[in-house]
Amino acid sequence: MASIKDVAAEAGVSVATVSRVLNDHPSVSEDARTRVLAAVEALGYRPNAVARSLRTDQTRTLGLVISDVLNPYFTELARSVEEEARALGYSVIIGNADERPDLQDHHVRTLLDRRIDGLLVSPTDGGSPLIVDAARAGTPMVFVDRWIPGVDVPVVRSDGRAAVRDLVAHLHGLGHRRLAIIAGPAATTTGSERVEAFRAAMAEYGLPLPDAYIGQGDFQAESGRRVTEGFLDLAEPPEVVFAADNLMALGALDAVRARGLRVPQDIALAAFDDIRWFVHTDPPITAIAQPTGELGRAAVRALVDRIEGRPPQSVTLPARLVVRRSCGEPAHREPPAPEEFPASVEPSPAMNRSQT
Amino acid sequence: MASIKDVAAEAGVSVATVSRVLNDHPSVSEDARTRVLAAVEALGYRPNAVARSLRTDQTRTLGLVISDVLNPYFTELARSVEEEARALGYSVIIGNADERPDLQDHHVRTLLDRRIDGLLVSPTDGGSPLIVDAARAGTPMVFVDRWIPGVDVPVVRSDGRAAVRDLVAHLHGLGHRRLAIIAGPAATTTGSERVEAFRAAMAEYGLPLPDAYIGQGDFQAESGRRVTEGFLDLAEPPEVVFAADNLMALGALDAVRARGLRVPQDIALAAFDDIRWFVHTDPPITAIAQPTGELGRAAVRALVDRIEGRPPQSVTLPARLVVRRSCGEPAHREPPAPEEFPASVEPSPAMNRSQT
DNA sequence: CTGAAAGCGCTTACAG
DNA sequence: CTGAAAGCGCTTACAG
Repeated sequence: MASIKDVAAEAGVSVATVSRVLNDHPSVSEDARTRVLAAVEALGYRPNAVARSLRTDQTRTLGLVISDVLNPYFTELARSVEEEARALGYSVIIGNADERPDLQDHHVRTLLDRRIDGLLVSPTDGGSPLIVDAARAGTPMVFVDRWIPGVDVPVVRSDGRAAVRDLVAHLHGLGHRRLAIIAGPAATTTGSERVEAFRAAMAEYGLPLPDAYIGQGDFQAESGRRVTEGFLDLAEPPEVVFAADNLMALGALDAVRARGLRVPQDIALAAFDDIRWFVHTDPPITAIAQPTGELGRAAVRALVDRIEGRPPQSVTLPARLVVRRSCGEPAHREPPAPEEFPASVEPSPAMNRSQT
Repeated sequence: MASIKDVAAEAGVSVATVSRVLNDHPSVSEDARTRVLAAVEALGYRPNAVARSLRTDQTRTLGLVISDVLNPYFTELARSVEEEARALGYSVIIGNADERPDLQDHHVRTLLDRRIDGLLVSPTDGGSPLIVDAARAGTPMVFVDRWIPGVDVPVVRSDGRAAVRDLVAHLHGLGHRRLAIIAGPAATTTGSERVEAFRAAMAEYGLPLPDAYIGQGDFQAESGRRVTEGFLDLAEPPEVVFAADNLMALGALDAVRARGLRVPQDIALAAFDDIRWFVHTDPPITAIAQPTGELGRAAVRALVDRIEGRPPQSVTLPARLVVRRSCGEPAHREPPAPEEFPASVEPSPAMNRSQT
């Protein structure tokens, strides 16, 4: 592959001049510029980004470590992150932790070794020392969706409390009293926050939340299935199962179906995180939708601000309830989806108490 | 951040010795090794991968350019690629083309600039000159899923012909005669192959395939919706719509639902590519499943073979039909999913003519 | 076994 | 405006 030396030779100038032309340095004669550009063209020259990075100490690359690429929520997040990063002149390298702290650390380490300019992370657990150390050591970092408390790192996330309260109100209004939740790992912020929001809302409506109705999942489908089976085996099974993410809702659906039961007649179902397929499942699933695309973009902006020396900002965006039929609501026509939300459904106005 | 010089100073040896210890070079005294390792530990030293790459001319990184990350098929492919690459000591950088040739080229260029060791690509179109040139110039490359004809690059893909024939047999057996297809872009191999396989199977069963029953989609949901609306507007609408990928099937479902029609009573639906949610849609959707994970792994193995100087091999794996209820088949119990396939359904034995 | 030195492909003060 | 030179952080023949 042609190097800058080859271009210099071809153009009859020094490598310094070639470099200047390539970097749009003002002090280059028109003549030199033309010859360099011609040489670049002739040789099909492309600057070696590795060499440039070594010299400039910047890679124009962001690392994104997410907990599970197969989760459509994170896939969409990753996509919006890449989009915004590209718009700002950065590439992104994605590391998929698969909800495993060891894999997460592997990716963080690899990314750090590659000297990425900044790191976007949605931690699988509550306190990877590697991540905490990197942040303390000055690696530009921003948490998205999930975060680690006690570290001075901006957080870009969505607040689901109002939406969870709306959900409980909706369920209560439909006459449901025994509500259960499939929680995410307590070590993750989203895992514990969603249970807490649910517990608070239940209390508000004077509904009990016995321990037996709090199942411990890990955000993966299989755990949703297992926990749901446990619920169904109870002497007094819940009337509603609320899954703290869409994959556990999938598992719950599997479990309900395996027993030959029906949603919502036999048991109602709701999920945190909305996905396009929820409109076409049997029945369409009531869910809490996050402004995923906006979260990804805001996270990139915060990180790039930090990298480029501007003060980064934490951002919290509201999630909102999207009512469908899986809890017993009658079917209704749905308007087309606004771009931001994956599902093509609006909540009834009264339900949507979300605000910034 | 500590550099190799700092480690050398701390350990009281030369940087050459530090490098040898780090690279497990045999000729290092036990004493030197211990001191270097202690220094590495003390300083929290991590080798700079950028510098190492510049020097060794290898990045231990693979590029993967896929047509659409939001398509669960590609998400799963990406995941298996990363997994196998990691097992072989490589990282992977994913570029999402979003079915846009210009974006695809952007990512290919960026990846090449970063001097990745090899490129895995599923081309959005039939002949990006950039990709063809890179292959000719000697960049180790392997095509996955889709490929560009006329270039000497190994192809790892799945052959859906037998499965498509099984599908047509299934539909014919259910009494359907007017079958339509939502095709992918003719410029992609999967786009044209699936139509051709469908056309051939239809001919085998003596069924006509009028032009009006071949809708042109682009593998995205919106095109599935649009084409399906066209079908429904026909004086004689088809009895079955076969979508050439899962996203267009989603769009088709949207269109059918918007008209207040039902699947399969009013119109039957089948899809190429199987996803987990197809088990829970209303109704469960008959689909053709690819061995996605195995494709990703085989592609990585082929690419790494090529990179490391071994002869790479093209691989073709069979897809298989998974019968559900969206075409009129009666419901039936389904066994749990084998790991390789996302959907938890086996085809009836008679249907599955796939072989290697 | 060990170190001095060259060199990977760039960028950027510095001097002219 | 231009070029010679230093240097980013490594690896690796070469000599000892």
